Amino acid sequence: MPEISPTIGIGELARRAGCKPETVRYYERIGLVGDASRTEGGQRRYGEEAVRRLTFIRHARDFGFSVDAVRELLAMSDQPDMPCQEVDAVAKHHLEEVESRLQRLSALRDELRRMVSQCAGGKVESCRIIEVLSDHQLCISEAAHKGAHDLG
Amino acid sequence: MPEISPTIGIGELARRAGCKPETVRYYERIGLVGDASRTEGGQRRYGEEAVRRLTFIRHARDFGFSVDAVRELLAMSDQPDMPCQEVDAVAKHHLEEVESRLQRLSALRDELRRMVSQCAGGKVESCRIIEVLSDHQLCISEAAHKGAHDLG
DNA sequence: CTTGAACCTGTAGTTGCTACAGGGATTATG
DNA sequence: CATAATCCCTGTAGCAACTACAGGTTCAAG
Repeated sequence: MPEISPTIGIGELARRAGCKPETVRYYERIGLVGDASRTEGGQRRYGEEAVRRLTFIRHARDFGFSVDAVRELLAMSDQPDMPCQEVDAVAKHHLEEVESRLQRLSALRDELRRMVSQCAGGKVESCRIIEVLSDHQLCISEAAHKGAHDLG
Repeated sequence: MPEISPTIGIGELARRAGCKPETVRYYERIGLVGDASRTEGGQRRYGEEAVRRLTFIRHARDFGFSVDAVRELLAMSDQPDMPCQEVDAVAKHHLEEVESRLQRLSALRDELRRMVSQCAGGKVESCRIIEVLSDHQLCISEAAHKGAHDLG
């Protein structure tokens, strides 16, 4: 598979992968993508392979993988003969994190909903939102709404 | 209500509000909390009001409000006679953000689950995780798993 | 050959803290 | 009163993961 000579500039690469030129240069600086070939004038030129790699990176980032995790995934995908247990492990670990974030976030949503529904347009003085946020006993994701008003 | 003279140090204040002294000094620097009174030796001393304010800030932050949003909330709570429409608006806006984050996150979770379940221990070559992340068509939260391999 | 868009490097800013280094203040104990 | 153990001070630099300039160069089209 003869890689045709790199012809697209950093702007188009970025556009096709869904990010900005600055981001590409940043990824180059931190070594997520290799150094691009350059024109005589010193401008970067890329081929399709770069588009694929950058797209991979952007998707992984959109999926919430950290740059370090992406680095691992890239290293693994560069070795196609490796069994994919490690890939799986990275994804599983990430899945766990996502699930715990989801739990906390939905607890937060419930609390915010209750706040909003209880703020019926009175004065700030008696605003439940302010009150809840001021509450000393409040502890997010547990006991957030049980026995809130039996103190003081 | 006579505010008794400020007696606690920054460490205890931080502990009681659930953060670190550095964070308190940071909040002072960015103007979220006012300048504390000082001992002759120059150490900060706080009273109960500071504990309440800092607790409020910490809770709001834990709830995911940005520092700017907290600033708004504080400004509003400092004016108890104001109708709480604006407080409500800030909370509602935040609720919307949380709900959209939740949606994206749960789409992500579904995708990760599918990834993980489809990676049955083959080689990286044929790993669905890598494949999905490389997929040009992939668009998070829609069409994430249809028609993946038709690009040269 | 000229224009204008795209590109270059390097540095600094963003958010919300956290972690030092290298001192001084306060407090508890002997 | 001396001393040790904490606490606290300022100032700076670091973290993630970019983003946004400034001030200059190159490229592609007309």
